[in-house]
Amino acid sequence: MTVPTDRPAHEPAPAVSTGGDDSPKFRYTGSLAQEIEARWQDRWDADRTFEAPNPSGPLADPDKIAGRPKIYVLDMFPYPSGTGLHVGHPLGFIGTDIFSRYKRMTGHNVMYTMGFDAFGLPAEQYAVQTGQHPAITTNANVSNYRRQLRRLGLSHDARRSVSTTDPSYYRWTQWIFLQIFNSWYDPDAGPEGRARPISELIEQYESGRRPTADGRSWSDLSPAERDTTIEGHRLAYVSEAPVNWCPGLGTVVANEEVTADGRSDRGNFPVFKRNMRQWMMRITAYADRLISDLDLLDWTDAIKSMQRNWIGRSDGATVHFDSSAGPISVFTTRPDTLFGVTFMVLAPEHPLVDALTTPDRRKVVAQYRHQAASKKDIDRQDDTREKTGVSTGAYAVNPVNGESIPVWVADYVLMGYGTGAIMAVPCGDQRDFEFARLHGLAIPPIQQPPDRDVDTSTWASAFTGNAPYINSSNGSLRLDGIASVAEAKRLTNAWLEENGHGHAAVTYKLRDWLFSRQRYWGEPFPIVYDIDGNPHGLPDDQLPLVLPETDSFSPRTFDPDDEFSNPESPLDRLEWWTNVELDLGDGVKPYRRDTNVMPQWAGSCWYELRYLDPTNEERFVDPEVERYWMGPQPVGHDGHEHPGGVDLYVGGVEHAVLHLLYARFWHKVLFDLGHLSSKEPYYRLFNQGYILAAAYKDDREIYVEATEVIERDGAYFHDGQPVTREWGKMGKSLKNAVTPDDICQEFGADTLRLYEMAMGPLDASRPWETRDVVGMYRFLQRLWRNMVDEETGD
RNA sequence: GCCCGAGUGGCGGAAUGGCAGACGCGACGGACUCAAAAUCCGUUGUCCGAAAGGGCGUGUGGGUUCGAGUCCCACCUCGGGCACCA
Repeated sequence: MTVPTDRPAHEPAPAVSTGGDDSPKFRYTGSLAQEIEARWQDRWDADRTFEAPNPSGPLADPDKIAGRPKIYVLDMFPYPSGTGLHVGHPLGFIGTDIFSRYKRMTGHNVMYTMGFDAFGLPAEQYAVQTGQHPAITTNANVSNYRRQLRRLGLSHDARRSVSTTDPSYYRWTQWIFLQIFNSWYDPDAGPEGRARPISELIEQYESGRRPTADGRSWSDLSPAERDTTIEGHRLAYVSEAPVNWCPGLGTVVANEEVTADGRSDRGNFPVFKRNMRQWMMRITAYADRLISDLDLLDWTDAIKSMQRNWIGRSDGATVHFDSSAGPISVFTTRPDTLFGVTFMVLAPEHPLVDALTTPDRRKVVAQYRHQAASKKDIDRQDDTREKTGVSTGAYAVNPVNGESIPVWVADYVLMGYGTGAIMAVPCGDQRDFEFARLHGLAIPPIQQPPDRDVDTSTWASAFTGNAPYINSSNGSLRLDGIASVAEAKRLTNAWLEENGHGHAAVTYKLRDWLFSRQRYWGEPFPIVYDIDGNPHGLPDDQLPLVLPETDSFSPRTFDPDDEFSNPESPLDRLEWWTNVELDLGDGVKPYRRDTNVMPQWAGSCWYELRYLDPTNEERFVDPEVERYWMGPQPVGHDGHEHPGGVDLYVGGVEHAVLHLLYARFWHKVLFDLGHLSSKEPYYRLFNQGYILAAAYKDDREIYVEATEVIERDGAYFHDGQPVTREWGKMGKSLKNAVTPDDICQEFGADTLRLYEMAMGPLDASRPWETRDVVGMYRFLQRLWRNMVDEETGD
């Protein structure tokens, strides 16, 4: 609340009312409210009311810290889009502002500010549309956002505001990238492993404490071999791998940015899997810690389960089946069902298919593979479809019983998960069950379910529960009679290991993070390539590597369906910038710069740290300052370990597996390397709801401007034509945005703030009704009237 | 199919296990006004009743309790996430 209860004594009461010619002169009107609000905002600035002192460094004020508990309140920072804020954006901001003010009034030192996530596709697309350089439009948009946010009376410490596009900010984004580039994951360091400097890996190889792949000594390897070995360990690395190529955007995008139906999260263009040489981040090294440390966080179960789902850990075993083309490896979560295996299935793209297929089956298999290849992923993933497949004519040997089993090819097995091959247990897996029924394959039972006949021809589905095993023993592995799946798995895994047929194994759905983009408006990679093509990080004193000036910032985009087009980075066109001569410590040599830029997410992976120490030119954040604001606490909210981090983080649920996963990953790397005291960036997460608004479509299914729609007798009309109403997230695309400027103009910011808070609980989505806003305005008028005479102003 | 979350007036919603529907919108009636807007006052869950008053009411069916919107069990509906993941 920004209604002053004790007006500054030296200032006269306002004397303006625009509520109408004959309305009382001192009524609380929109214009009076704005005047009061502006005056207080100026005073807060002058008095530096909301500046939060640090324990040390340029923003230090130790006297003000003494004896006060600290709290760090953070909003997810916005993209400064060209259309400005609408009333949906500040919902969370108003909530955090009220909370911050409350904490300040109860004696806390409150860290609370706001920055701008200004790199990335939206800013660039807006610039392309308007033909202006993104730096110009971004700066204009940021100023506009600042103006709009200030008008809302948010109690930010303005000194701490940052924009990710500022070279003094992205200098450190580049520095952190180089930290990651110059690190490797040592799984043997500590109980769960940790990142360590790459120099320590080299030292291990040089000293012989770590053996090379083929056992030769490090000094016997050629320089190229050593490079390859080291590159294979870096946490940021270039690799040729299947990536998501989006011709419509002209760039590759991360898995997390591809929707379930195989289109780009942004722009909704088709995305194609292609092998390309791109920058990756080894987030998979952190998969287990990203799962287990969720237990330390005060987040909702919904978000935690979305992250767990995305990481997708499965515990099971790798099993090798002998075949004419050599061993076929499969991953299974149910090694205990090996005795029920009656066939194997390979993905159509599996590399062994050619070698396995018998001459008489070649034509059929080739046909099937061709068919599968022409299908979009989306079609292949429709699980209501019949399970097609063809036999290769080849056989493999089941290691537990020596049985010869047919090898099939079917597109319900995906190359991108596990090994791209499965062992099929039709009695214990519904997909295998359906496939066996359809293709007349045997379904022998290996468990005796309590409520079923042992004859599987009477079964309607596979059985997946706990039940005593039958037909499941050989000379050295005896599962018969055991009733526990967990126990049977354990015995089987041990048997596989002892007999060299496999071993316990874990797989993840999570893939390494595709980190490069072929766009202009992003952080340039602080990387140069030597004449042999080896990447080198730039030394600290050459940072920031400033994004080069050019008029030619438009990305090269393609026909969205042109799968075979190739990405072209805008930076590639700038010969003057890409070809350089540098001294990286071994004399001046020619190099070529990396021409990719980092993804939108890079800047938001660490901004909460820069708020703490925004002017530090020596480090991205001072360790003492970080420990003060974000350090771990002895005990967390439920008596468990408290990993440190932001005390309250408020934002939308849409970042559940994007920003929140990436930021946790970067934070953990920086923690491992000793730069941070906190294990996690965000201790408590609160997801605010969305503000929904009515959107209207005409008979061509095109949205019409919602403000121009009129209601008559329960029906809706635009320009005299009937339109249909639906509810959706407020925004430009549904043409239903309401700007806070208009509401502030008519009623004042306090009315808007009260209305947004009175609409319902902060975590619920709620429909915006401009018509209802007047209720809170009347409330404030009533409040005002109780203290100020409307006629006299006393 | 699996995992979350939610069901209360015409609408948004409020209620540490203790008077259900606060507050707001809308609607209806009134004041002010030549009139309208703005503002103010009153009524407004539903049924019976002229009124006083009474019956019924928090998705459905059970249960715990002196007492349930709230706790437990089963179900229904809606919203969100994941999904041929081996």
